[in-house]
Amino acid sequence: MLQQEPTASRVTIRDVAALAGVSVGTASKALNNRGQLRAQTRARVLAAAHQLNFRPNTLARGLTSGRTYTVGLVTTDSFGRFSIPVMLGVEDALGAEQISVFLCDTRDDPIREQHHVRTLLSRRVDGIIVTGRRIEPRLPLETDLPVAVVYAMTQSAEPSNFSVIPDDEGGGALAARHLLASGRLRIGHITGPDRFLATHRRAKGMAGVLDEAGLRIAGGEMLFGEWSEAWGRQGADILLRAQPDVDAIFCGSDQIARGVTETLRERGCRIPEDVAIVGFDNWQPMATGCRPALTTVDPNLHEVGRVAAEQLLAAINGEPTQSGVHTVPGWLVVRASTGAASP
Amino acid sequence: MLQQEPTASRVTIRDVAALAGVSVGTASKALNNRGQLRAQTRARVLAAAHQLNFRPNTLARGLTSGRTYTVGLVTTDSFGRFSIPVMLGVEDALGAEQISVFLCDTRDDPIREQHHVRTLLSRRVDGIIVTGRRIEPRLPLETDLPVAVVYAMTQSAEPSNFSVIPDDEGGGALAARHLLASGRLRIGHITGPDRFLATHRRAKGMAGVLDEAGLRIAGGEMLFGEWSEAWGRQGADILLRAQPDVDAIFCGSDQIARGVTETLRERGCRIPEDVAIVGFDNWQPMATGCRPALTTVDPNLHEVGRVAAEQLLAAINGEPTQSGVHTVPGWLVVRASTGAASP
DNA sequence: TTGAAAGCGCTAACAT
DNA sequence: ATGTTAGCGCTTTCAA
Repeated sequence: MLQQEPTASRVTIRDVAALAGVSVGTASKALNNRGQLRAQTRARVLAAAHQLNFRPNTLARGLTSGRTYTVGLVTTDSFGRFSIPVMLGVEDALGAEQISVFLCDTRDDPIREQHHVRTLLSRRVDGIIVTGRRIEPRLPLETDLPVAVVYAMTQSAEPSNFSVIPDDEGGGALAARHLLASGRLRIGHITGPDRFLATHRRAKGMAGVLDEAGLRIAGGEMLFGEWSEAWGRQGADILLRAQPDVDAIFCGSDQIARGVTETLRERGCRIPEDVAIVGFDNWQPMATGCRPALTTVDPNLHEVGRVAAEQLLAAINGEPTQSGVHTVPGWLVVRASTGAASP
Repeated sequence: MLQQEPTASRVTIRDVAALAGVSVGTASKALNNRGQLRAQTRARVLAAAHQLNFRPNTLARGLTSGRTYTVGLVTTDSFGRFSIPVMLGVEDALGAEQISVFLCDTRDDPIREQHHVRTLLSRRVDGIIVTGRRIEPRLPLETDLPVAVVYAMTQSAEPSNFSVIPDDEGGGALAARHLLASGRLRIGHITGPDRFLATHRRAKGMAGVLDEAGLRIAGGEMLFGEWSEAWGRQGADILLRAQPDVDAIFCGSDQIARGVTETLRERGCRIPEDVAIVGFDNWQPMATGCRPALTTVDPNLHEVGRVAAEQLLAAINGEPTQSGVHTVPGWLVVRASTGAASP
């Protein structure tokens, strides 16, 4: 057993001051590098603090300063696949500022959300980040909240709020351009449900590129379905029937792409020789488990979280606050399903 | 716009007391349901608080009470696939007690971990939960910490600490018994790396059941490899070569099972008619995307988190504190890959 | 039944 | 350069 001060955390600045033989005020200045102190005094205080294993009580500090250096992260996604990269981005941006994050999972329940927000206010967080798993506009938190609020991977229906979402349209365009660049001319689209905003934006991005190139969608229409492998398999059947000579398929998600791939392989299509496939999400286990490994659009969710957090920090620091919806561009991860060397 | 007190959160108990025409002390008693007050006075205070949209400052409260009703959640898993269900379980248990959770992601870096622990101590958390993605014993947090600490989905190398991990051995046994019960006699095992504790425990659970039944492992030996689909495919090839008449395969993870399934299908094996498959993890998208849907062991990580949090609460409340490693039993999710009706 | 006062740990303005 | 004091928002004796 190491010799340590057992009640380490109950040590107060008074103990430190006493040990150093100075007043509490002096100790405070020494510890915070403020005021005019003799270097020797400062050193004595620091030594005492170290010896006692002193940890300043952040609560007490927050009481006076009015700032707590905490923010609340309210997620409707139960820390799912989409909110996690966002959270990591948030943590990156906030960690550098010594800000701690309160986790609040609403499980999509407005009552729980309300409750969490109240709790966060009681804890005097400096700001709140709201995250979700869809980009559909959502009701904002109560208005007139006495703290800064930003939305990430979801958007507030209130335009004066600041929201950050991935650039789905741009992602769709990236995918389409990549397929064109690799010489494909009969490109189909198998994607998620009609009712999702993301679905339409991705489709729109793709359609814009095809239009510019003077091409029409393979199979005659975009195929809307579900975010599942099963739909991917089924969609591929439909598309192959409508246009057997299709030479590329842009899929609305990696899961769909996975299903599409399976059906193609079973039908004897070679990927990417006969048909190239692009997915969306860059969901690692899905994309790399695929045979061949899947080229896919990475929506850069980490950056979505980072940008949101940066904006929150700006607001907290009283800088002029932006509003509206900010989109973060994604990038294309090229793998074997479009002909690159398999990584 | 709703008429609301704009500076809602800056309202202090003094404002409430003033509006109600009582002293601060009286207001405090009324708000906390303590002391002897006339019902009417109490009501007046509550009304004032409501009117002003008063939110008690938890920091100030914590200063006096010594408790903050916060705990730190230190994860080495970057909120990954394994720590998330654990976190949800933790949240369930703590949320009921009005405890808020600080999220700390260490990214497997001891320096970051150290830093986070210091910060948590400064914030005077009531306790700390350490989570991970492997059950391998790990170095405990510094000893002599002035707060309660429990480990979940990871275990402390220090036996006097309290750790909660899933029952991998029991899970392996569940899988094997299920296969035996459905009449399989030539059962193989394709699993993860040799160096993982979980790998060996799962294998041991299976081996125990086979022994009892007087059976030997199909293919002559358990096949250790990686936690990937690619290994699953490869492992299936190896196993089929060693024992072509294998009639069941227990896989160390759902990803492996997925790869195994693909190879079997390509080789013309029918699942489950010719070969039954059981996975491990119950990773929904993997298990249900599989064809046929995968029977798998659910390690009940949610419960792992819940139990850890309950124990932490007990320790915080000064109840006698347990030590040692606690295992949480999993359960079998039966799907089509072992012959049940596909869900 | 209510009010006044002290104190939680720390910071900051003022005094020495 | 250092000490003293007041106060952050709240709870909790102790008096009245």
